[in-house]
Amino acid sequence: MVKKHRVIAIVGPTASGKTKLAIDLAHKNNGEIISADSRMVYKYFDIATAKPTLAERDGVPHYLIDILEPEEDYSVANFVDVTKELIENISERGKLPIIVGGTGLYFKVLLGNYNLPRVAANAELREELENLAASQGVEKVHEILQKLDNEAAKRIHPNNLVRVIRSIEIIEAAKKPLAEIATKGDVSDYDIEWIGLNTTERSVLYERINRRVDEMLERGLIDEAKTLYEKYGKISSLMNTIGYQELLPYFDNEVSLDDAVDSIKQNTRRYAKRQLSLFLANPDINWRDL
RNA sequence: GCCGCGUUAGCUCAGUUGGUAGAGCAAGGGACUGAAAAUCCCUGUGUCCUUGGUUCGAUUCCGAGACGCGGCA
Repeated sequence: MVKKHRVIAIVGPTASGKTKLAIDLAHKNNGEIISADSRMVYKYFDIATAKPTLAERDGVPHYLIDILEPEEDYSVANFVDVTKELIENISERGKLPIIVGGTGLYFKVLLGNYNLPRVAANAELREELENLAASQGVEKVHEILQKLDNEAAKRIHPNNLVRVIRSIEIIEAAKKPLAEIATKGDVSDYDIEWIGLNTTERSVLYERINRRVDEMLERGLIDEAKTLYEKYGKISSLMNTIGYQELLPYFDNEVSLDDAVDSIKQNTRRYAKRQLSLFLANPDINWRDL
């Protein structure tokens, strides 16, 4: 039996101080950092994602930051594949892998010992199914999933079109039901130390979030967003990133800057709430108060 | 000062021919094994401005007052 690699996993809602804690722990434990964040993977998404600067990284190697162009697709399976190799590699060099980030799904799939093959996005299929939903209703699309994989269909609400479509996409590509494509082992491949950051008072976190958005604006969030919008237009990575998605209507003169900033703060608060809902369901996490 | 309109949920407002009220948004809770900063599900929230009167009963009708908005002086 092979000895399991030890890893530290740092999770928590946005603006809880994960980045700083990770760098501290890396210094103390001879560690290297793997980012588990679905937005920091993109080049140029710097201020909005609160990506640590080179100075902030303070000599600690960081992986899975700036690995994609904004138009490129990414998914959990990509993250898991690459991260498994990184953990292997870092451990072999006698260093400690520290995984940090806010994307709960990435932690769950990587450390929960799921095994999923990569299935790329299928733009034509997505468009076709979206059109079907628009013309004949979301139930029609859900029925397609039922015929392909009734078990999977039971778990997904018909209104949850994004997940219904992605499931169909995967099943069609693999020609098998989801349960056969994505398997789960009983025990994790890793010896994991879970650390969670949270506040007992929700309002404390919200104040941190509001303050951080103001700091982003001071650091040039608007210019960053404008440059990206002018260069790429309404691509999905921009439309699906808090901090950019709210500013695009401002650039199009549809909302005032004040309103756009308010919704950045509001969406960030709601995002933190969703993150917490997933992380709090994990009994292995040792929580620390900020 | 006079005339008119308004005051109901955190906000914007609807409503009760008199029987203590409901939408949207906000907020809270939750799901999540494949787009996850995405997506989806569930749930409330009340001195109906105050005070007298009429009434079995007033947030609703009548009087007075307060506050806000507009017009005239």
